[in-house]
Amino acid sequence: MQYWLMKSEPSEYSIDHLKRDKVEHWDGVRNYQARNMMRDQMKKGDLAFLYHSNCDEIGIVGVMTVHKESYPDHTAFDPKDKHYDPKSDPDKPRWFMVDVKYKRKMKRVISLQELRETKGLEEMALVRKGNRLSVMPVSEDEWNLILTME
DNA sequence: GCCAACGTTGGC
DNA sequence: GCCAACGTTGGC
Repeated sequence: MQYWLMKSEPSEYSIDHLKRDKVEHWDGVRNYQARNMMRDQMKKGDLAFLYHSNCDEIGIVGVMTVHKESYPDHTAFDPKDKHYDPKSDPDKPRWFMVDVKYKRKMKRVISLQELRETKGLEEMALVRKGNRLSVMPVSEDEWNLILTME
């Protein structure tokens, strides 16, 4: 069982969208490191925080589960899609996605600032300088610590 | 294989 | 809107 953190811009897809949809495919990841983690390491039943980036209330907003393990991201094949990638061939897909399922909203937003200031989270990729990964692992200790901050 | 130019992410 | 910090691309 592993733990993750996945970013989304709430104007694109927020925790409330996921609450409404229950299950959604996590398309649009176009970064190799993030792809590798989704494709190779994410297992059904893993837990993930949803993080809102690029918005007024930046931080962790909810918990979701990995509902379906990785499969090709079909949005890469669609020329009309925002995340179209002509180099991804349906016979040899370059990009992958998982399905995530809504679990719950946090009782409150755990802000990036708090995460930065909390002892024990210094090693998290999220708070390290220059980090731009949209999918990243969270250790069990970090996961449990963050849950106590609610 | 190097590296400059360019594009993107994401906090502020 | 700005810009630092990356990642990617492509000429050489």
